[in-house]
Amino acid sequence: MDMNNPLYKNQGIHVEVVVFTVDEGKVKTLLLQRGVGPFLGEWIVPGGAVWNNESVDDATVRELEEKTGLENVFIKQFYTFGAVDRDPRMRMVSVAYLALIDMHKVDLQHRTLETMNSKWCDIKDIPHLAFDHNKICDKALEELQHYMLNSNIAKDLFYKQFTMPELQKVYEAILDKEFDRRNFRRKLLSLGIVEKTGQIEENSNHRPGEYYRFINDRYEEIDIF
Amino acid sequence: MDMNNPLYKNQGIHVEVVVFTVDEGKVKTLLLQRGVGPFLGEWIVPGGAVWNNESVDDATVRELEEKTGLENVFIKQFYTFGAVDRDPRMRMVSVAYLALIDMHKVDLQHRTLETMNSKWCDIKDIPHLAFDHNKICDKALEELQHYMLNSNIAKDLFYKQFTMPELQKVYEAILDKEFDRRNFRRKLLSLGIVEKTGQIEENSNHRPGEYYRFINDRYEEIDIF
DNA sequence: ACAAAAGTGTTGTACCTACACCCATGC
DNA sequence: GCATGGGTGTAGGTACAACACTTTTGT
Repeated sequence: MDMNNPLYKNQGIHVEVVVFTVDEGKVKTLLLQRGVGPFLGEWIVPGGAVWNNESVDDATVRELEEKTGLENVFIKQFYTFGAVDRDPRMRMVSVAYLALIDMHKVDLQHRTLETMNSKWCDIKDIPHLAFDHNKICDKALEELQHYMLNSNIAKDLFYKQFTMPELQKVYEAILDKEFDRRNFRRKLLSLGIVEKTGQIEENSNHRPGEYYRFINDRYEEIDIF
Repeated sequence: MDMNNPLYKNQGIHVEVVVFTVDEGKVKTLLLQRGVGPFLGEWIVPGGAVWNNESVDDATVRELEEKTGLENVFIKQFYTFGAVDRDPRMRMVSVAYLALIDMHKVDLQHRTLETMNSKWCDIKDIPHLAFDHNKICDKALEELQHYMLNSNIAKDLFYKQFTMPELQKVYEAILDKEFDRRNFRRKLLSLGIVEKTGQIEENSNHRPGEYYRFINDRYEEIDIF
């Protein structure tokens, strides 16, 4: 391998994180507005360059913290984008990750030297994004749906506890599909992935729901539906 | 983004392909012996540098052809490896792909400037490999098992047609699990992914089996088990 | 009392599992 | 005929889907 061969010189590695949340029955993703060129002022998903002294996973955690203030978030690598001209500055691959979080963990006032505004954007209304970030978002949603069916990835969507109807709305929003209340409850309980906390919902104008939590705090693969 | 920042200068992009086959009930993977340093003489999976004038997908197809002679093979990207010191030459990420083929498509006499011998190695006897290729192999097998459950990826394992018992042995080998003959047949037929060719096995020393083929020649996701 | 939404129970159906039995070939 | 393994049918059980009913709160 000739390290100076122009065929494979000047290559760069980026990471991108598609951050999802569910807000009032709608799936939203976190977008940032670029504060530098190229594509100044256009919207992107959080991300940035991988440093030589950190793994790609670690770079993703660092970039997420830098660009959004998010910490201790579960991230899942889902695809690597490697088209030739996807970045005008140089040959660049982007290793893409996704995360699913409680929207209140994000401070939308967070600013950096490279970004201006932040916003949650309904996945059905995503504008034109810089680079190939529209492709990245589309693929991320597709993968998120798989993870919802085959893992406990929803665990990070709630601060602590939630009611069964709340959990169901999250599944319905992300999978774009409705479930029968009674069968949904039975399914999740029989799988042993959620348990009662013993507490009861307050301030509802109807019968309050019982609170649940995910039993396993770690990510695990398990067939839900 | 400062293009000369030493924090993210001199990065490289590789692709690796874990090629699987099934031979007499055993899952095997294609290994090559390095003909150049570093790790001269050690075993690796096929792969190499991504050129700046080709996408990562295209690079994988090209490398597979160069290193093994394989053409027209379905490849599936499954993970990107990005630890800091995984390549002693420079900071390198490897986008990893897997393929599942008929073993007779490979000419083990194929040689290149960078490789010496080729061999099919039982996945239960994989030796120490150079770089982090053991990790890549392990993850590839794990992913292959998922694809066997959720897609028609097995379609490329046979030249053209196969009997139901032959197909079953492939599933059993890869998933390391046994199936009931009658239920297996019923399942694959009811899913509509295989069909009779009308031809019958010859030269068997028992009742000959009927030949089948995959209906869809393209990769498709479908729940098998 | 009524509305709204949470929680529990039941029943039919479809699918999967575990079998018994028959068929076609070589020796 | 016998051994070997391929092809077909059927009964029992499990799990899911589609329901009706009851409970708890606010107004």
